[in-house]
Amino acid sequence: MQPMVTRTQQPRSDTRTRILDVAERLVQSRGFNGFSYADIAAELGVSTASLHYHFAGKAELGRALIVRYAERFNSALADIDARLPDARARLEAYVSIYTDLMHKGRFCLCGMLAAEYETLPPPMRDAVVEFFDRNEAWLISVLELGAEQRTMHLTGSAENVARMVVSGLEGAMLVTRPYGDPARFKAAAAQLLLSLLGAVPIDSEAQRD
Amino acid sequence: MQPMVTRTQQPRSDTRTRILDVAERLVQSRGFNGFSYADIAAELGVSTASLHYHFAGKAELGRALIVRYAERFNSALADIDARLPDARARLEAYVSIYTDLMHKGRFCLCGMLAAEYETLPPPMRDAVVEFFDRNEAWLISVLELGAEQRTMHLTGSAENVARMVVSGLEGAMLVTRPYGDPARFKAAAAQLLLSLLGAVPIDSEAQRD
DNA sequence: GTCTATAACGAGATAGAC
DNA sequence: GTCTATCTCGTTATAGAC
Repeated sequence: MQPMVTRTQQPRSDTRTRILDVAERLVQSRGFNGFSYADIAAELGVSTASLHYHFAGKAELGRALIVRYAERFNSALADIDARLPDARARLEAYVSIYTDLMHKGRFCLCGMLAAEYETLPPPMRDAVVEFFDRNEAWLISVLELGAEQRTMHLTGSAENVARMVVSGLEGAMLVTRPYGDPARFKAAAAQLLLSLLGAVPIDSEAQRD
Repeated sequence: MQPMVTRTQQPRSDTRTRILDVAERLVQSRGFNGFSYADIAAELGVSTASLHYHFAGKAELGRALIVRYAERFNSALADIDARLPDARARLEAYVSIYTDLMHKGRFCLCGMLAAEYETLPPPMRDAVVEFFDRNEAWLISVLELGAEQRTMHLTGSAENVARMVVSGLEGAMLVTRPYGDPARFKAAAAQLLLSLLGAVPIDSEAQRD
């Protein structure tokens, strides 16, 4: 109910946003069933009742988490498309999204939720599937572009390779967790791209730097 | 403290075994943080106090689950080695272990626990790492054999390819869950082997049947 | 070995004051 | 918006009878 402002949206780093930030990190590291409202409240120095004001229940909070995460992810993909014309560069940028997560000791939010899928409140389930569908669709477009540009040598249909990219990255993150070593993930990601796409062509070395 | 018996071990399907069976299925489908002693007790028609007689606490039960699972897994691997001399056949048999799980609507026990790793009681953690180490070691031996037999064309070091096999399969299981479609997993597994190992050589078609 | 009873705690959630 | 207080329920665990 504030007077009209020219600002587009989002009232900056308000409580709601800080709740989402903490909750996101907790889901990524401990899973949706591995944290409680009390954990968030303690970290923010507020009461759990206050959390219920912003999010009616844990299910609503969970759904909001996925929606925001997917929005950011999609923005990142759009940004990649805008910045990088080369399909291989796009794919490498995609992989680095995951690499960055690993370095923060986190896990893909939706990868974690996929593991817990059976126990998720219904409102959260659809949002998880949507996330993976979107990832797959984007990857297919990149792979098809790469095949067209002749910088990628797909070892199967774009759809199958796309799914394998997602599976390989999510799986590498999963298996890397117990070892706590991001280098392990990076090696796995490199092996994945090498296997699925073939070696980079000699004449495409013409890159910046 | 029973009198000596000539039976090797294991007193058949006793209560302890039935507890493990139910708990295993629950962890695979709902995660270690997604079920309680009450769930097991209800399904077996016993009290939770009875469960505590067999397993002091949830942590001990969890550890016993992994140990038994790993034993079975290792037995299956030894069985594969004994039955199949061909490296590629061994790898296909390995993949079918995972495929069978998917068809039962389950997940790799240790894959699930890897996701929940941060919240696992310490006694369980080492056992999870051990499981993955063993998988990797077995796969390396198979891949090296395949390279020797010239039926596999590795796209990287045996170690990297082995890790990618584990990651790819675990990840494919993970991403398949929300879709509830085992066919999706099978396609992913086929794509993975094709990419990592290259097409099967013409002259190795000489197989039984 | 299994039970009933209960303790002790933590979870999600709500009412109502401020 | 945030608080305190409280409720209800589920979870792990234990004591002690049978």
